[in-house]
Amino acid sequence: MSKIRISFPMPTYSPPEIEARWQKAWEEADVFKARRSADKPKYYVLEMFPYPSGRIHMGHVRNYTMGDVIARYKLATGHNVLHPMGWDAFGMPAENAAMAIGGHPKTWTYDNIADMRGQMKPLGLSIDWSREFATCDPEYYGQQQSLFLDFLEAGLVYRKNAQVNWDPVDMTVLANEQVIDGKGWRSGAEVERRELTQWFFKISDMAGELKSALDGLDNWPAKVRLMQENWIGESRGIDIPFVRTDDAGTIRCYSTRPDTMRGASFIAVSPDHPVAKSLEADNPDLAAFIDECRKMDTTEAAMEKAEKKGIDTGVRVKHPVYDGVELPVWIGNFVLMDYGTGAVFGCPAHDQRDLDFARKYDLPVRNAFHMPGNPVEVESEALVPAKTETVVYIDHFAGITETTSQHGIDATIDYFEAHDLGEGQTQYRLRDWGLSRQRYWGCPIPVVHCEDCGVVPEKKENLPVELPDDVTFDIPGNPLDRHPTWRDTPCPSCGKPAKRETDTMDTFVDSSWYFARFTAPRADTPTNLDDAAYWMNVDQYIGGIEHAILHLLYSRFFARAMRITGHLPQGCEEPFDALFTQGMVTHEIYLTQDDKGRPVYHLPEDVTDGKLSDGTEVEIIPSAKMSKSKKNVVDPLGIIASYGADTARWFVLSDSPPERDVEWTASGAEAAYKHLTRVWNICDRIGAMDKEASGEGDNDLLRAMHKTIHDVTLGVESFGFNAAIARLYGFTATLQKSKASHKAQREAIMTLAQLMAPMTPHLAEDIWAHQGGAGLVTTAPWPVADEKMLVSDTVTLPIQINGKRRGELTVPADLDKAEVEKQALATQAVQKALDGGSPKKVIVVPGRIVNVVI
RNA sequence: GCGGGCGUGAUGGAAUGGUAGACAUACCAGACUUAAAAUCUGUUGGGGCCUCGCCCCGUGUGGGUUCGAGUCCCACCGCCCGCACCA
Repeated sequence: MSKIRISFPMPTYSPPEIEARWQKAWEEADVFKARRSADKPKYYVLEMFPYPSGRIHMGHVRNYTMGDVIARYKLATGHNVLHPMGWDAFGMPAENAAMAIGGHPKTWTYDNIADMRGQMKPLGLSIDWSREFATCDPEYYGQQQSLFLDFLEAGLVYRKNAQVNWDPVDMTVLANEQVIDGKGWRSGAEVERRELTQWFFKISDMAGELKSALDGLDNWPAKVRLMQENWIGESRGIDIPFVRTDDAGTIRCYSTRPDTMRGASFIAVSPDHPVAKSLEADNPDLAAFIDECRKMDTTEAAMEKAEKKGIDTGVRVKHPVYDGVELPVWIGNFVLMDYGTGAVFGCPAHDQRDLDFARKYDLPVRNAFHMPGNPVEVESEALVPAKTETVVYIDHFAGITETTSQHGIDATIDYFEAHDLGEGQTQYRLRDWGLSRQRYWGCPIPVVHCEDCGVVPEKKENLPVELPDDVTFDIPGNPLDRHPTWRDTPCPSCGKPAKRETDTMDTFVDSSWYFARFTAPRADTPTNLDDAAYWMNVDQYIGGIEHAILHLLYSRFFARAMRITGHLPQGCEEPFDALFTQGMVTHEIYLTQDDKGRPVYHLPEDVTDGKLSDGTEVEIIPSAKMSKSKKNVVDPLGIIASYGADTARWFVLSDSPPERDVEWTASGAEAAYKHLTRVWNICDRIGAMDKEASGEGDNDLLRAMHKTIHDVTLGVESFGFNAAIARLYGFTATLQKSKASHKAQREAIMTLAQLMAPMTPHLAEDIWAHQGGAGLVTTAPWPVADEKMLVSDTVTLPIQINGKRRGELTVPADLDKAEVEKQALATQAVQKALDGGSPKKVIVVPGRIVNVVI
């Protein structure tokens, strides 16, 4: 007999409808506007703001979703939340686009911002959009110019000569990124180094303070603190003036290992050292070598990797302690002018680089010490023991013999100071921050160059110094240089014709204080002290690990500089109380080759089961960061269109710990969607239950619920979003199978909605409304776990024998140690293993484990 | 080259020094269906044996500390991030 099935029009989970509805509801209730009030604590959560490339990508979705979870959780736990968004809008890509496709960087940038804002809004982020700004808004960069002038007055900015990459064909300055294998990316010409006068922030003056203050940043990842510490690079050493034999003064060398002075066999100076420069004119060989050095990449990585080369200058210096010993002065391509004094002494026996150099150029190798009981001379491998190891110094001038290198260094510094041969010094690796950029699309540096008055700050009432709109990018170089009506201006001091500075600021300047501007984005001063005092510091900052050093260090410097110049109140020197560095979103790469064997990449949406639509098999390359060039990108808009924002949000949080990379997979997204549908269906089922229905297992369900509240709360507070989601999966399964009463199930589904709300806010609102919850789930108070519901009466302990699990034992949770031991020893597994003997030792960790050692 | 990080089933991953593999994917099996999809249920690290119970091996490799190591220490291998003008 055939059954007749009537198909009811089952309501289904419909994200487009739900998400639009609740976004509108939030907007109408204006729930995300940051408000100040005395009755609640404040919470400032910030994600590193995006560069307006024009398209949001999954990395953005992950970053902003994490911040949103925190922001929504803090809102639910009774905080006044500040969660703003802006645009890091200056930079090279806008100029590149103008060169490549025409148009104007300004139009390109603002169009991109409009596009990206439109792409971001469907994510349902709890952002206070009323505070939005872009760093290319004159209202923003004008305030930045004002900060610059105050820094200048406070002596925090100065000018000095520094090198840039110069493309001799395009006649333009290149960024490191634009130098490919030593050649300009457009022209292909050999890049040269060129010296320009540029502006610098005196960040090195604060090196010691920036280093020591790292200790207080307890809520920063230890690895970021360590990276910053190493970057700042504090070292204790000595500045030694080596006297030239030609009576032409001294060459000062900085060394952290003066204890190896016995083994000194040469001096190496930077190609940019004054000694090198002074000899260049009369010595063609030196000039040729220095010229070759100037063609090297300016990046530190390239310098370090390059073959170590040098040339003897012919100059000799006297050894500071050994009378009659002379050392040759070489120019070394590996010596940095920016670090120390731009000159070092080489001790080949105790430094591998110096040893390689000495062997190459046949310079003497002489030990300053050897290891106790092993007095061998260095041959092909330098002897570099840890500074804490004891070594035996060879006829050391300060009279030290068998001691640690660390003590040897200190004793040598004391000896040099006592004999007036040098001065102990604490040096930092950190260099001053060069902020001048020879580009158009950046914040103009607000100074004027006057023939009579020199460098004159622009008057504050003339700010902002706005970028002119009538510029073209048909030829390389900075359009500001060839814009007479903008460039020519009266001197602010004497009024005579003068010229504006045409360099603009590094975009890192823009991002070094935007977090402070968000506290009063429309103020007619850079900040409003009252608002800054209320909202600062950023309680939780979230962004990529790639910013671990520069951006964060520059921001820490800026906060101090703004404090000094009165733009931030005291206590804001460390602007980010807590930092979280999240991982990337990755995807597999699909590759085929064209008929010439060249690689052809394919978009994920064009690949099904490892094949293209025409059946061609693709090679699958393991996951890597999503990038346009590899085509391994998934467009968030496409995902939102097919599954909804909640699915995208849920997935980017679910699969990996937030600090690690997450691989985007179609099946993972599908699973997230299925799960949300399941939750929606459970809600629907409970809604259809008889309100008076009784059931079984109410207490079990509620216990599970309280455990889930506890675990999810902990997960959200500790950035364990993936773990929190695993708990939510578990609780959903429990609820799905539950036969409990309507009352208990309704409580469970409403709590589930609340716990899911930070991650999937639209679905949560819909469930909340469906079950007749009051108001919005977004503003409902966060559920609190009942401690009484969390404790259980018994506990099951694994029993190990010699560290290997051999059984288990269930005992009352409060049973004392001795009794646990007694019961454990009585178990079959232990009895069998003991075989009539007695254990050597029994370890009982209450509530955790029993280990019997036999 | 230097600094930092990571490495666990077929896959993403879980695990305050205390039961390795939670949760999810994939696969396989079952239920429902004429069928498929959807949904639901269950199995799945490898090997072995006196096969419904137990044993051995197992967290990149090799050492070490510990009653006990994925976790701590040392060395090595591989991958990722940063290296100061990419943002």
